[in-house]
Parts: sequence; structure tokens; C-alpha cells
Amino acid sequence: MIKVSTKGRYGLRLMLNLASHYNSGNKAVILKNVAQEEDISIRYLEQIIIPLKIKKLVKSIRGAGGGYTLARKPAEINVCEILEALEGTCALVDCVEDTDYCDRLPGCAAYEVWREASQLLQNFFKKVTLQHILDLGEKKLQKSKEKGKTRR
Amino acid sequence: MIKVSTKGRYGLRLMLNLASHYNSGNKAVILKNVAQEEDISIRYLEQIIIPLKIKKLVKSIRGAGGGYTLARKPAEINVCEILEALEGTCALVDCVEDTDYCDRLPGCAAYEVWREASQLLQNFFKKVTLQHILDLGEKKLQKSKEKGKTRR
DNA sequence: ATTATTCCTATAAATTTATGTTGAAATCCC
DNA sequence: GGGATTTCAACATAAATTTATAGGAATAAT
Repeated sequence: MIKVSTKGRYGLRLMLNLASHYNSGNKAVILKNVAQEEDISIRYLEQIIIPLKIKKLVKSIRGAGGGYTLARKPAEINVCEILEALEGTCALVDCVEDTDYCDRLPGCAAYEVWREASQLLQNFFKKVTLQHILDLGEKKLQKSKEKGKTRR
Repeated sequence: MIKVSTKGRYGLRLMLNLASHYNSGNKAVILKNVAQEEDISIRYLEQIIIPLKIKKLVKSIRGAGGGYTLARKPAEINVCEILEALEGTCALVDCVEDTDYCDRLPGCAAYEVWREASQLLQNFFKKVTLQHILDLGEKKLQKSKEKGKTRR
């Protein structure tokens, strides 16, 4: 419960992969390579990228030599946008975004908990951009090199 | 994505229902009534309550005149425990709790994001007890009475 | 005995996850 | 220019998981 769906997880990794190429020339990245690098089925990636394209987070170039690129700089795309594109909202329950979703809402005590938690998460995800995550990954890689092969 | 499952949502409401009766004598509550009050299938509630019983969050009394009660005071049961009982963990991705879940972890930048977000959520849910939510609900009810029927 | 309740197991329905098949657009190469 | 190749695009189907319903057995009270 309260698990990020595969679409969310794969979608973020897809975006991170595009982001890592963005800084080195922004040449179009083909899904075949992303699929190999991230070990995700290319067919599934093709489906996942559709909403990202619709929400204008990525641009596509068809045909040979084509592929996908980020539509904006990695520093200008945050995780919340990505999750929203992939699911419509990044709230923990539907009634937080759509107050007509359930008519028990006025007397629902549980709602308050989900709303606060959703707010907390959303604020966090809005602050984190793809660039932030790239930097984090860089640092992580450095650290693991220092420590050598042993990993706690 | 990142939606609370029905088990989590129904499970919390079930526990809140038991909690609201706990303070008025802690008489056993029968699932049939919970089902009616919360408008959830009794058959489904029967399944949902099993892990809550296993984790010793509720006690059951079989036979006529039986039912369920909270095993502890509402102030001593927090939301995190409930969610963990219902799913095993209250992390956003499996790799946060089980580092062997995925062998990409060492180089995975996305992991850091999910880990931080999970921590944030977990801390929040640990702080919120059933009693807190009951109090919140009480306050909400008062407010809605003051305002009359109109609801923003 | 009868009734009310939890408990256990099976199965059906819906949704999410993943694969397969074919078509369309752009480039490459002859 | 035109066929071959590469890539995205669209649609269909299969597999797995979650959500929900169903039937009856076990237990205890009346």
C-alpha cells in the first residue's frame, strides 16, 4: 500500500536517463538504449512515455536518427510534474484532488490524514528536480568508489 | 501512482471505527455494523482485518455476542503500524526496506528520492495515532455544524 | 436447536503490468 | 528516386495482481 507504481518508478528512471544525456549535447536518446540501460521492456517504456509527451515533458523525433529528448532543462523539471503526468495527480487518495470523489468526505476523519500526508509528499516532490537527482547520483557514485567494492 | 490501496484506506477506517467505540466502553464491535456504517463490503472487511489481528492491533471474540475490539488504546496505535500490518512495510518502494530487492540499487539515483520520501511519510504516520484522528474528526464535525450546511 | 458471529477457502471481476503485431515517418544508402 | 532500415505510434492481447464476492465451517451465546 502506498507503493509507487511501476509507471512512476520506470517513468522517473526514464526521465533521469534522458536528463543524463541532456547535459551532454541533448542528442535524441532512443528508447532501445534506455530499455537496455535501465533493464525495462522497451514496449512498456513506449507506453509510459506517451503521457510524458502529452504533458510536454519530453519531445519525440520520429524515424531513423530520431529518439526522445527532455523538453526542458533537467533543473526545470521536478518529480511532482512527472508523477502527475503519469497518473493525473500525485495525491495519496483520489478524494484529496477531487472532493466529489466520495460523498463521505464531510464526516471523514481519515481524509484529514491522507490530505496532510499528500501535502507533505507533494511539497517534497516539487522541490526535487531531475538535476538534483543527477547530482545526488554523482555523489553516490563517488562515495561508492571511495569505499571500494564492499557495500554495507 | 503512489495511491493508498483500498486495504490501507478501508483498514484505517475500520480501525477508526473500532477506536470510536473503544472510548465508550470498549464493547466488541461486529463487522456487520462497521460494514454498514462505513459502506464497505463485510466480506472484504473480513479479509482486511486478518493481518490486523495477526499483528495484534485488534482482538477478536468469536460467536454470538462477539466481534472485534482494539488491542490497545487509540492513543497507543499509530497509522504507520496499521499500514505496516496491512502491507508489510510503509515504504514507497520495496528496495527501501529490502535492499536485496533490486541489484541496480548501488548506482540508482532514483532510489535516493524514494528513500527520502518514504522516510518523510513514515515519520508523519508514526506521529499520528488513532486518538489524534478521532480528535481531528470531532473538530471537523464541530466546524461543519458552525458553518451550517454550506460547504466550500 | 437456533442464531449470531468470526474464520477459512475458493472464485470472480477489475485493474495494473507487460508483451506482441503492425503501421507510419524519417533517414540512409545505392 | 526508391527500397531498406530505424525509430516512434497505435492498437490488441496476455499475464499478474489487486479488489471484491460467495459458500460454508467453527465457535459461542441464547
